[in-house]
Amino acid sequence: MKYTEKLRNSGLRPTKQRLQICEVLFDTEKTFHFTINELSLKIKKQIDNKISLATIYNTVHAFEKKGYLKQIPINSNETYFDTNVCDHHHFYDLKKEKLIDLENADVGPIDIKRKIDGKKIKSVEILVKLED
Amino acid sequence: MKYTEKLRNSGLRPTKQRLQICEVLFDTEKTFHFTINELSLKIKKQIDNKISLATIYNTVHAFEKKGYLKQIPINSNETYFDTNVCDHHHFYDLKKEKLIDLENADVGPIDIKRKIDGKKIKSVEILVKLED
DNA sequence: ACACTTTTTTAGAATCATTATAAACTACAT
DNA sequence: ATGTAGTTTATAATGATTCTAAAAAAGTGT
Repeated sequence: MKYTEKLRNSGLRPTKQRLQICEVLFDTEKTFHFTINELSLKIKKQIDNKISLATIYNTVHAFEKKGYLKQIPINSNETYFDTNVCDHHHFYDLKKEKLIDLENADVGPIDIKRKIDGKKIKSVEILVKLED
Repeated sequence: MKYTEKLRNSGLRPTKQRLQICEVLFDTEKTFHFTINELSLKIKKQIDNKISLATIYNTVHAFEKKGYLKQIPINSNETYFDTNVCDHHHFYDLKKEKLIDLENADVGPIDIKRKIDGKKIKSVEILVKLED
């Protein structure tokens, strides 16, 4: 199996459910954004057996911790995740409530001049809100 | 009263509760970040009478709609607000779960090269996550 | 001041995403 | 094959937020 090694190397047992969730998340042409609810529906469509909601939550969080998924900082009652874990930014269409990827080339270099003692920058994320 | 006019001009009746919440939010040396829960505690400390939680929610949302408060896009189970409504960005200390303002001078100019047809940019917000 | 309309406040209930629980199940090392 | 540590699962619990509908307050005209 394609993802068995990847999971084992991360200290995650390659269970049937995790491998199936890997397929739904990573066997795609393009990366995509999702909420747990959306992912849950996608899984129902693509997989015969049922995977419980708790497992989907657990798995998504495990993958996020391992760096296979990223949370997108946005104010919404649902948490958004991204299968694109490269450094990149987002448009957020306020009307449609839709996220759009910004390629790195779409954003000029970002210069954070201030430093905080004893802390280092883990990530820099830009959210560009769009209106009509 | 200091805030009576401001409220009336926004089409909000200057009720006792709203005026008191204005005092807590805006009668301060510095701007600050808060969750509804934190604000609720702050109000309890500073004000004699009780203001119901529903009113705090209503008022904060009304103020946000009028542009007197800003929501901070961040992944948290609680929504964060900012009394600093000038364009600016944030550090987020992952360990302490604390937001820190970045002055505009702390960040070099941001160049968003991509355009989306029929949409205009409403805001550009940067979240810089900090780790140890 | 009074009557009337509209807005606001309020306590409590409802909602809904997420997390916790604890029992059944599975992967994997020995 | 057996043991054990890690997983899955259905369900319950949690907790932030929103809804509801009745009471209170604000605004308006008289």
